[in-house]
Amino acid sequence: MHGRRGLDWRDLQYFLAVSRGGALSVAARELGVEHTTVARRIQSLEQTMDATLFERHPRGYRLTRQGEQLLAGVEAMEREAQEVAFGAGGGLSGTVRISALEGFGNFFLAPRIGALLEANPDLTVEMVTIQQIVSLSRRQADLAIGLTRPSGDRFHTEELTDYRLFIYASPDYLRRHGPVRRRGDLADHIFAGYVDELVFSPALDYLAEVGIDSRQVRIQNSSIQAQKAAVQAGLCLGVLPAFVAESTPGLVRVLPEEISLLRTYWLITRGDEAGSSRLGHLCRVLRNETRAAQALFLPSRNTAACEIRPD
Amino acid sequence: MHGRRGLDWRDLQYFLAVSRGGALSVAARELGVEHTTVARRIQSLEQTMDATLFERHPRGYRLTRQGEQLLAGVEAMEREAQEVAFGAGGGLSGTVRISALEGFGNFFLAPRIGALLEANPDLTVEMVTIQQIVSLSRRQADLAIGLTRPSGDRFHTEELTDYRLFIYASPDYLRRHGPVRRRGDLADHIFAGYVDELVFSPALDYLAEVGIDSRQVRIQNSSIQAQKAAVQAGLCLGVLPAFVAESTPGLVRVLPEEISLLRTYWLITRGDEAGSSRLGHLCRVLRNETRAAQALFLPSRNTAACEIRPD
DNA sequence: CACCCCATGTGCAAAAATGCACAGATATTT
DNA sequence: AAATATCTGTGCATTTTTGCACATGGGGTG
Repeated sequence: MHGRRGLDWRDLQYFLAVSRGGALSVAARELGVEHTTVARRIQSLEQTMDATLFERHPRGYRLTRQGEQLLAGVEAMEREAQEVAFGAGGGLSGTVRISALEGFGNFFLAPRIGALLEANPDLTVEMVTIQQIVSLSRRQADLAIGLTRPSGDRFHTEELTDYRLFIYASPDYLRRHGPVRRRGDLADHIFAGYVDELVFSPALDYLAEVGIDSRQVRIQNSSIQAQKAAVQAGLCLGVLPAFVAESTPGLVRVLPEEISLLRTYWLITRGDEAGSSRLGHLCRVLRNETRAAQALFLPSRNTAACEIRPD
Repeated sequence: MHGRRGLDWRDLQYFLAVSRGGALSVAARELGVEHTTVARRIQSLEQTMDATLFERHPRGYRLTRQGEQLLAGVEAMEREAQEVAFGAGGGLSGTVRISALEGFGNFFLAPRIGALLEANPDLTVEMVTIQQIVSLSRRQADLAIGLTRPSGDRFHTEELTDYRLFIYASPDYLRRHGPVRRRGDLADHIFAGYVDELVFSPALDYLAEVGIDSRQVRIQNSSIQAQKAAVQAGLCLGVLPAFVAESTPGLVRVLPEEISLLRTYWLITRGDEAGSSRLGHLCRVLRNETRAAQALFLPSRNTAACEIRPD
C-alpha cells in the first residue's frame, strides 16, 4: 500500500485524469488538487509498474504505448466503479440497465420507457440494445431479455412473451417481382437476413428454418431495423417479427397461412436481485406491458400449416 | 481525493481485503499495515458512500447487504486491475490469453502448450477453454480461435485449419443396437449433442445439418468432451470432430463415406497487436502446429457423397 | 521585442495518514 | 475459574502526502 507494496488503485485515478486531460494542470483542476500532487502520483505509479506511461512535453503529457495499454484496463475499472458508486450508495434512486435484443428494445420497449420514467422520477433506465445479450454475471446489465433460457440456477428466468414472425414484402416489391403464391416460389427471391457470424442463437436463424438458401441472403445486416428498411425499400423479402414489421404500415405478409415462426422472449435477472424494489418494479411493468400488447406480439394468422418452433 | 471528493479507489482495496479476511486484523496482515489504518479506511469509505458496509462484531466484520453489492463491483475492478498489472508492466515476459473452443483447446492445444512454454521460459500462456469465444474487444483474450470469421476490420483474422467431423459410435453400442447401414437408419438412434440454448453458432449445429431430429438428442451437454464420453460409454451416437474422437482409440465412424461435415478454425487477434513479439510468435507456433497436424484435422474419408459445409 | 499565459518541476511548510501503545470485550484453552 | 489469544477501538507521536511559493521553459499576441 501507498507505494510500498503493490499497485495503488488511487494512483490509477490520477492516471486516468491525466490521460483524459492531457496535462498535469488540467488533471489537477479536475481532481481539485495541486498539479505537483498529480505529477508525484504519476511518478509513483510509473515506479511501481516499472513502466513509462507518459512522454513529457512542455505543453502536456502524452500517453506512451504502455500508457495506452494501461488506459484500457483502467477505463474498464472506472466503468465498474461507476456502477459501484450508484449501486451501494443511494438505495432507491438509481440506474437499472436492461439488455435487450434490438427488436424488443427499439420497437417495443423504447416507446414505453418515457411513461415508465415519468411514473418513477427517481429511476433511471439504461437500455442496451445490441445483437447479443450482455453478461449478467459481469454486472453489465441488471436485467436481460433474451431469446433463450439460460441454463443453471444462477439466474431467475421467466417467460415474458411469445412473438410471431412472418415473411414480409413491400407492395412495390411484389408488383415488380410478381406475387408469391407457394413456398417453392421463395427460391426466386432475395432476402435480407443477419450476418452469418452474428447469428449467435439458433432462435435468430430464421431463414434457414424457413428453408431459404444462404445464397439468397444477399442483404446481410446485424440490425433488424436495417433489414426492415431493406424490405420496406422494396429491395428484397425478409423474415421479421410481426411487432417490428407492422409497427409502421405498408409491409404485407407473404404466405402467412403457410409460413409463420414462433419465438419467445425470456426475462432474466440475477437470482439475488429479483426482489429489489427497483428491479422488481421494472419486472412487473415489463410483464404488464407485454401482456397488454399480446395482439402486437401474436397477431392472428389465418391457418399456419407450418409453424416452426426451435424446440 | 482522499475522501474530500468522490470515491477513493484505494479505499476499495482495503474494503476488498476486509471482505476477504473477515476481520480488520486479518486484512491488516494481508496488506502489511496496521489494523487501525484498515478501520479508518473503511470508515472513510462508508462516509463517502453514505452506506454501512459492515456489521461490527467482537470477532470480526461481516458484510451488510450493501457491502455485498459493493463487493461484486470491486471484484470486477480487481480482475481488471490484475490484467493491468501484467499488461503494462513487463514487456516481453507476460501473459497471452488464448480463447479457444473446447475441442481445439483441450484436444489439440493443451498437449502442445508444455513444449511451447519450455521453448519460451518468459512466456505465460493462459488458455480459456469455453463454449463461446470471449471478447477480444474487452481485452478478455489476446487471441481467439473461433468457428466463424468476425465481420468488420477491428480484428485480424486468418484461416487456421479446416477440420472434419463424422458420426461416431462405440463398437459395443453397434453390437447392441445393430449396424447402421444407411442414412435412414439414423432415425432409430439417440444422439449426444449440444444443449440447445448453448449452440451459439450455426457452425456448432452439427446434428440439424446431418438431419437428426432434435427429439433424438437425448443426451445434451455443453461440453464436447462429455459428448465424446457418452459415445464412448456406448450410450448413443454423436457427431464429433475427428481429431477429438480419434485422439483415443476405440470409436468407429458411422457412414463416413456418406456423412462428413467440414468446419474451419479461424485465428483472430486484435488488429493492433498482431505484430507484437509475444503474440506474433504464438501465432506462428499455432500455424506451424496445425499445419503439421493436418492428418489429425482432416483425416482421409473414403468418398463422402454428402459433405456439408455451412457456407 | 516584450508581455502574458500556461505548462512542468523543485524545495519547504502544513496537513493528513499511519504506526504505536494501550484499553476493553469476547472466545478459547488450561 | 484463571490465563491466554484474538478481536475492535482510542489517542498521541511519527511519517508520508499534499499545498504553496517559486523557478524555468514554451507558445501566442500586441
